[in-house]
Amino acid sequence: MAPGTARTPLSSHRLIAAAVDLADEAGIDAVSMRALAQRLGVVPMALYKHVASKDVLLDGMVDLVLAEVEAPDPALDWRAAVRARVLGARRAVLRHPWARRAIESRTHRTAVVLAHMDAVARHFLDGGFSPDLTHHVMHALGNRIWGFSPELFEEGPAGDAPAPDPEQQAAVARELAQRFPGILAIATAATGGDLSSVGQGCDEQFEFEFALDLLLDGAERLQRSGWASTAHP
Amino acid sequence: MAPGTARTPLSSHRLIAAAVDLADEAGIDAVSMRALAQRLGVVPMALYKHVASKDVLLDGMVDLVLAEVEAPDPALDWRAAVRARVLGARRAVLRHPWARRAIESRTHRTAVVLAHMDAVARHFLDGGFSPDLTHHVMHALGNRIWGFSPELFEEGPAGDAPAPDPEQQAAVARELAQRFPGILAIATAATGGDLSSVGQGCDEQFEFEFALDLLLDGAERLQRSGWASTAHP
DNA sequence: ACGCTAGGCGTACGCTGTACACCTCGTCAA
DNA sequence: TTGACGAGGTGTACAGCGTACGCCTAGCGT
Repeated sequence: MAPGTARTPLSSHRLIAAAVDLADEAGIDAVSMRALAQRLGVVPMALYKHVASKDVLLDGMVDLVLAEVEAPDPALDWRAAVRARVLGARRAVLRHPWARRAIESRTHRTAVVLAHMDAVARHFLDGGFSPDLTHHVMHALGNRIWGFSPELFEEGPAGDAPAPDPEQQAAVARELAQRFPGILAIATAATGGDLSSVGQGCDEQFEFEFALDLLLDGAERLQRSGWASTAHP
Repeated sequence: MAPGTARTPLSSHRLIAAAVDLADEAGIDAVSMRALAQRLGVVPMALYKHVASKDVLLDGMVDLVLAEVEAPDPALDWRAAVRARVLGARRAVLRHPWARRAIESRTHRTAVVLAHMDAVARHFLDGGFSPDLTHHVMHALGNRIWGFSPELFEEGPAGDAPAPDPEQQAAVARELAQRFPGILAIATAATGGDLSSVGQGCDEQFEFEFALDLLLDGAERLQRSGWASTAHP
């Protein structure tokens, strides 16, 4: 840097924000201490004056994403509130596609993470759920409280040739039909019977809300029936 | 190696089995190509004559774990069959604690992986579920078909000092009560009101079966009511 | 005026996956 | 019997990673 041009000083916050930008642009794998330092016009080791390790950097990135989720209207009943908060988290996570993997990889629970979990738990408690039932229901929701579902059919970068060869594709379909008829059936169901677009994936948003509602339905039913854990202390 | 002592030749299978052993003993992070090669008395690059990359090695490891799950009695009805198969997968995964992370990290679906998914799907289809409903229910189950739940409260290596200081612990509890009352409530519910063992985690097996049954209940209800996706093509 | 310290710099270490060239066997055809 | 060939083990090397450690300098408080 040329002398005389004072550089905006680094800070933990600026650093984390830059990391989020970098991840948004180039994916989470592109976020290395070296790459991040270069983007900030600084030597790699300079970063360590502001974050203790890459792990806490990632913690900070997750916090920043979670800070984007807006709180639901307090007038909503428990079910609408949970739904709103979770779908809000989903919107935030979808804005940062790397966030899913980042959240899953975190081992420490930061205050921001705890705050989100706490908020969800309180929706249930305020709605009349027992702490016990709330606990189990939170477990049942699992990662879904962050707005994403455990990815079952996730595709890779999806950058392959889309339809390399109809002949070959037919062969794949035949093989699939013979060896995995169940998968074929549900895959074609997803595409309305169109065999040619089987690998296309499905409406993730629909699947997410379907599963979320299924779980909330079940929770509601248990709560109404005065569920209490029996086999469990 | 001393001359004259013929070494059992490497093979893709032997290699994968050794990797599984290594992961069982030392964790998945200890499975590096170098460490694996050393364990086999061979130079790292020798492994690449039998596996194309570390990724396909991991695929193979997952396949080997999945090969351990036993098929359920064909006489069972759909619900018992799904339950049995999933809990069978769970037993296999629990025998290899690294398998959870390994499965989540896989991006390719091997034949063995597809076979498991296919088997689960067929339980539903054979039970009278429409392909459509089966599809959504499979999504709702998500990673749970592998026998583990999306980890919400997972603890780290749990090797820290168990109770460093009662005074300090009380401070933590006070802080928790103020900032995250919801979490405190459900955490104490899990331990029967025992504040001192809050960080201890809970009965994972119970939580897993609770969530599984919640989902299967919901699925059953939808199937009985002749559910068909409406808003969805 | 002086020393302290926050913060940026440079070097270096040990680790990772793996590309590439080589070398050495066992097998099989001529 | 010989000669080619391919499977499989070896060695070296590269680029990248996180980060420990020491130095150096500008700004600030006393």
